[in-house]
Amino acid sequence: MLLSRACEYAIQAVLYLSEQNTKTYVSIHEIAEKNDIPFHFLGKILQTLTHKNLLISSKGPKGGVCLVKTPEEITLLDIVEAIDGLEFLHSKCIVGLSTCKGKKICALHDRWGIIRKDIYQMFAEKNIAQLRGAV
Amino acid sequence: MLLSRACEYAIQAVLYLSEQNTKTYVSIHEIAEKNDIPFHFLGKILQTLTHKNLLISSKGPKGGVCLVKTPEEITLLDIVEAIDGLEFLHSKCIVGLSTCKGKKICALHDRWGIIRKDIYQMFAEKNIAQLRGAV
DNA sequence: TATATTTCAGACAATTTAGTCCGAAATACA
DNA sequence: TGTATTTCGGACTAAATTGTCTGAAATATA
Repeated sequence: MLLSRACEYAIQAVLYLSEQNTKTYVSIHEIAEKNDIPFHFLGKILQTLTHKNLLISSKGPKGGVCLVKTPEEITLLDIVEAIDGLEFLHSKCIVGLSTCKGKKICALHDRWGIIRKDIYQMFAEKNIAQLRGAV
Repeated sequence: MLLSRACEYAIQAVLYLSEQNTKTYVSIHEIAEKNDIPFHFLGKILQTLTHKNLLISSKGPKGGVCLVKTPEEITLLDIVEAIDGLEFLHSKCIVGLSTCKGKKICALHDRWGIIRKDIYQMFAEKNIAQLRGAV
């Protein structure tokens, strides 16, 4: 798959957060349960998102996580970058040919480059509000 | 990455085979060495390709593998299908949303569908001769 | 202050992918 | 026929990803 499982979960979690009252923290337990994501695994993933300053977290009763920015301001690329990184969108040869560089690029290179750019733009242009369907 | 390591190796091996004299078997050892692929791992991969009737193999001295079809007749899709399968090109939701189906598809779905089709066609339309640069 | 709740942090287990090893079977050829 | 060479097949190890467990730290509230 294009995105790791962890990255899919991260996007689902942020999407869920964007659908809740933004004034209060939402517990990781609730997010995990409502989205059918393993609780402890999600804990780790959201920890990463807080470290990357996409979320704020609070411990204790009434604690949980909430979004730092509005759903409109968070692109899918932000989340993909935070969890998977963007290496898979770099210009490596898609079939791993060591000879594929400079003037000797392979027959797929340019075409794959266009598709790769399409994927990048898809993630960069879509924000969480759009994914939610609230435009 | 889009393709598994094994799939990349398979494509590189078939490409190398297409560049050799097609009348004789080429040893897996030679293919591995010239393409910097782990020998035993490549053995397993090419075994799969012979099972899927993309290669013929022969044991013993002067043994090895050779292509069943001409380079023009072998598409990259043939190899990808044999090694990785085509599941990753199916129409699952790219962010794993369980709600993404029927009339409630997510905001990425159609766009990703177009890209997925592009990827499919890229593999389906390019054959090994073209990848070799011999057109 | 005491307690229950929640995230944090690190160690651990399970699964998948990647890669290795070895012996058996087949084959070319002396 | 005997031997060296090569693929075949299965068991094994290594590394990455996915998922689990436990206990510490922080915090709301009684």
